[in-house]
Amino acid sequence: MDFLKGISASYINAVKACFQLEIEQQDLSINETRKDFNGDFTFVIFPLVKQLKKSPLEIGNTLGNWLIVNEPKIVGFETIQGFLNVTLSDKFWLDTLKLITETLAFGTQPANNKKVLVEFSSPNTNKPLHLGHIRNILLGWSCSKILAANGYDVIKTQVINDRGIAVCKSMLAWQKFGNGATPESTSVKGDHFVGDFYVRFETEFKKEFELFQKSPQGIELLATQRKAEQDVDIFWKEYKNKYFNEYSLLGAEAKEMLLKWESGDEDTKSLWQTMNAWVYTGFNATYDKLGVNFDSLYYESDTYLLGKKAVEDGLIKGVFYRQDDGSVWVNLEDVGMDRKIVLRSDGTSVYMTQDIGTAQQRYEDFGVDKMVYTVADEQDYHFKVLFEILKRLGEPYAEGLHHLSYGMVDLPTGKMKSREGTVVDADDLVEEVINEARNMSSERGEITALPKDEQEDILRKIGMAALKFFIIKVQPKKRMIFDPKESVDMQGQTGPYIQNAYVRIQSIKRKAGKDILEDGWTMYVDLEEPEKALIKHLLIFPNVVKEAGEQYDPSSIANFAYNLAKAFHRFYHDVRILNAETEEAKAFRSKLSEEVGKVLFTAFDLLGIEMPDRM
RNA sequence: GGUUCCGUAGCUCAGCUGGAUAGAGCAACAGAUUUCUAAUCUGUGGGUCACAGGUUCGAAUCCUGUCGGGAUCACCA
Repeated sequence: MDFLKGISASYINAVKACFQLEIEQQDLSINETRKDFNGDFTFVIFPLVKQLKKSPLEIGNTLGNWLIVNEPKIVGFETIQGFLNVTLSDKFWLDTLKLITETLAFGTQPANNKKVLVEFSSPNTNKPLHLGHIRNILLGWSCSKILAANGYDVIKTQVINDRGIAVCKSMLAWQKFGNGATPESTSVKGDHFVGDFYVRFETEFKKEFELFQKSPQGIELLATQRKAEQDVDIFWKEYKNKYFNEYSLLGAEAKEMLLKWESGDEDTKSLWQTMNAWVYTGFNATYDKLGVNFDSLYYESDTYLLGKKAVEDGLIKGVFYRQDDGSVWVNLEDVGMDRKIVLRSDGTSVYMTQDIGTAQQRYEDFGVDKMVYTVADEQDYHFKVLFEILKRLGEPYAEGLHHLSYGMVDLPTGKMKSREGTVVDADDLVEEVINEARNMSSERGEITALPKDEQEDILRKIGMAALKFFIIKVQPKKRMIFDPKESVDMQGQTGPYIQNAYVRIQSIKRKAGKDILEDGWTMYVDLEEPEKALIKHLLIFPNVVKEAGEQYDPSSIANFAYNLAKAFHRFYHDVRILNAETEEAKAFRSKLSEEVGKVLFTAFDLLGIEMPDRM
């Protein structure tokens, strides 16, 4: 199904026939011919120059002449410097388009009988989702889709961090200041409701801490503990954690609540369940708006004790070692990492232990070949260590582990900081982009005749496309700057621009009716440049999907979709489709448009973006 | 400090398994519609691809170093 391979094969044959030289597929380079030269594809012949000791021009012309005579699909060539530009026949383009139309689910691969588990989102239950989560969720979701398109059986999952001191903080704040309020009684979305109590805790704690700083005890502490030259504010900032653990009343209460939770205290558990249920209702509403879902869920409250058995096994295998104080470690210095603790001296586990156990649990649950973790790049080192440990433990899936690492999202004003209230809330953002779509749409009036709910559905699709495309078009590993103003742009390199290409195609399909000859297009001759350009784009789609899967990189699909849409808009502008010069041209262009529409739809689906039929 | 990622136009980003004169979008300016959706198209201006070496016929792309920015280096998660 690799169309480019056919062309490459011709070249390989030519080299063999003309120069008795065997070259491999991988060491020949074929590119699309740059637009300022004649031709469709370009072979670079410099690599042959050295071996053959002939001039590039001579080699190019020899190969070109051979190709014209022996390869019917090649009808012209031109050698410029070390480049052989070949022109392909109309028949080649028509055949290519025919093959594309006949290929079921063009661009995707058949099932490969391999299972991959993709983890993404994985929020904490003490705060609502924000912009950072959105990048994570879009990447994870898109990656799942892309892997599925590459033949994998994909299981989408997340581990919900539903326990720990942070969760206890919001519980405690609700207990102390909530007066029995609920999301229902206040009409506040559940996750925001709970998040507000987390913030309330932090506010109260801050007050308490400030009072402490002014108390005799605090003054003495500052006098005795502060290092010379140290800024007073910085001293307290650094002391905050210690204060929380050793002096704070609120801190003590929160910690006590955590202990109660861990010992299974019924009242605590019941409050915890109630509040988490509120959060999940809120999260699910956000997931719905983002158009994502999960096949399985892991809760940290179930997994946080996992991994201890793995540590036992690892000790026996010699992967880990026990220190005199009883703590267990792994030494990874031989591969350039350091020593990491996997079990504390009191026998409790750390994050790493939990992750080892969870990985094993997932393998037991699903028997996967691969696992993808969508987690921000601040945890690069953690995953390097985790994967190395799992490898040493001899886990069967160890070679299939991948950390889908992505850079943080910054605002034009700098980093998002919850303390400074600059965190962009996911729900607010979604609402904002849809409102912007509404504004843009009202200026145009294209959809005003539709029923209200249909209009809303379209506006939702347009707004979400703007937001999602803006985020997903950036390579995951790159840190990105999120400018809210730009994210709602709907012109140029944006989601709505691509949707617009699709919508134009749907409009043509509606108007075309049935008077188009079904196979008339195969008789079309003398293809126009924009038509060839479209077929060229279509034909690389399967490679783009494959590559995106191998690289875990949705941004390449986003760029492809943009380029295809751009080529279509150009085509649409340059040639008449339904009013074409001939019936053959009309049939051909309709067919071509339809295929472009299908590919745009598929590409956007792989990105988790919906297409409207009108806009 | 060690490790690691990033640095391309005023701004946001492509291009990175080495190939021709480094591309888009935004912003600015000038145009295009009696005709399939103008959320479109065409054009103009805008570059020391952070810097310096190296490898190569050829480097934004690979290697080394320097500078700048981020992350990370807990018996935290």
